[in-house]
Amino acid sequence: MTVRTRFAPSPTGLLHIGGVRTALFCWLYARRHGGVFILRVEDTDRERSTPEAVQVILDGMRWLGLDADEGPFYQTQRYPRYREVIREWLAAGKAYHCYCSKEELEAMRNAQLARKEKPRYDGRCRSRREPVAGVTPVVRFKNPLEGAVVVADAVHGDVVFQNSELDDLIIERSDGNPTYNFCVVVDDYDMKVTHVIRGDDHLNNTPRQMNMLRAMGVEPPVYAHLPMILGPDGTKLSKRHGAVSVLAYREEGYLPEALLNYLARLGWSHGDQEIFTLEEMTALFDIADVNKSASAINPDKLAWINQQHLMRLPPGKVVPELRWQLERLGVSAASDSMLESVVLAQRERSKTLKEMAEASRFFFEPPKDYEEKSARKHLTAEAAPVLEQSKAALRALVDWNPAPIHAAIQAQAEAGGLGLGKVAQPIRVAVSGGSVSPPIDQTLSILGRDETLARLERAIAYARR
RNA sequence: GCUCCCAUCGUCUAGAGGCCUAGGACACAGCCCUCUCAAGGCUGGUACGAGGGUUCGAAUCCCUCUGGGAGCGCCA
Repeated sequence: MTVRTRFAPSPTGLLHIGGVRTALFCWLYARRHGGVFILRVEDTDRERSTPEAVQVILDGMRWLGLDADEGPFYQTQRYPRYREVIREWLAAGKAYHCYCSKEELEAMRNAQLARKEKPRYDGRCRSRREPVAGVTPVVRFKNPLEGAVVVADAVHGDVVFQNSELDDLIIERSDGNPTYNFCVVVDDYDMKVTHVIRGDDHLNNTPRQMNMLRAMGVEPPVYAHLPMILGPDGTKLSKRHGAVSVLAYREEGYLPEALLNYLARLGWSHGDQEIFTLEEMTALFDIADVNKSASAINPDKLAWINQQHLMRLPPGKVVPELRWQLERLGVSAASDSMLESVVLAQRERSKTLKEMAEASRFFFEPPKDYEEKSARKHLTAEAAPVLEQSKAALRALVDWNPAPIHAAIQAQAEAGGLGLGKVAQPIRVAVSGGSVSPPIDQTLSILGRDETLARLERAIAYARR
């Protein structure tokens, strides 16, 4: 039997990190077993679902490379099917009309709470024969009254629920629309889902869904309930920390590979390994290695993983993202080959592509002004002759490459009886505007001879002013 | 309130009764390397929530407590 998993977000908010981790595990599991990954949009809440939110989900999934084999399916387009099942259940006595008013339900709930009981519907309409005039009923599922449901969860093990704890849930509202738990059941059934991998918060819904699946005449799929992801402070994800659209991570300069790697390591592990390519994760992923406890996001570690990927990926792979970041800074991009050199020079000193772009501006446009502290220290009257001589030596170079550039600067230092830093730092400030850049030979090599000489000229004038 | 889930360094985790005076990673501190910043290398501190069992032996199994979380909607 081929494995079929599904990711079923509801487009009522943002596709955030928690959702992405769920999607990733579904995707990995399907890929690992040569199965099918389904995307299903659960938009039955017509009040809160928006087309924009749907688009964010689609864009996010695309950016991450979590491609679906089937879908996206939309629940709102499946209403005829849901009605059909409800009619069948009504006819078969698996469901019934309930005419209780909201006030009546409210009173029931309050009474139960007062008795320190769990609030739940008492099934009083189960035996009602006649419609109540003037009331449009809802439809409720007849949950078994006795016995227990065992959820054989792939991460938690067996979890037992007594049917006496469950009640007859509403499957069709009085406005005729089906409800979430019911739609999920019909969809998972129709789409032949074999593995339901979703957040922990659904564990309590599972026995109801299993009862309904059995009412449809099938044995439920395998369930795997993933632990929650928390904010850095260990509390629930909120807008203030982490609960932002995945696309915000792109803007912050994270690679999809890195974000996915980081998310996979939240709740899943493979020995001591920290860095995984997507291929490695696909080959190694197993639900048996998923742990049960919630975990907090650690932005520092995400940044570290991002840099590890920046350093390992072929530079050509990161060029498009760097170009995108530079464009966001209003810097018009250069050739791919130059950008590749920039990636190579900058990647071990950049946690994110955003940082890399900011630190690389000077390669594409002269510094507007020198960083004050650096200029005061390195663009001094004493430095002027050093810059002057360096400029002459560089102008005379036949081969404009890191090795000869390095040799020329080294020679300047020795001739003046100076440390390399006394020569390199003024040059660095002259070309980059600040005191931090990749090694000076690499920097000048990328910048090009003409641009280097022009910037030295300007800096010499500044030092002598 | 009721039901269910969870519990190893600050954080992410390894650990399926002896390999654990608890390993790795991020972060932090120090040192090395060094033209800046990094990257890299080395060193260091910090954890099995508490109490009871079971066992020759428990981070690992059982119970209780404590602490955290989820669900209990004509939301998903």
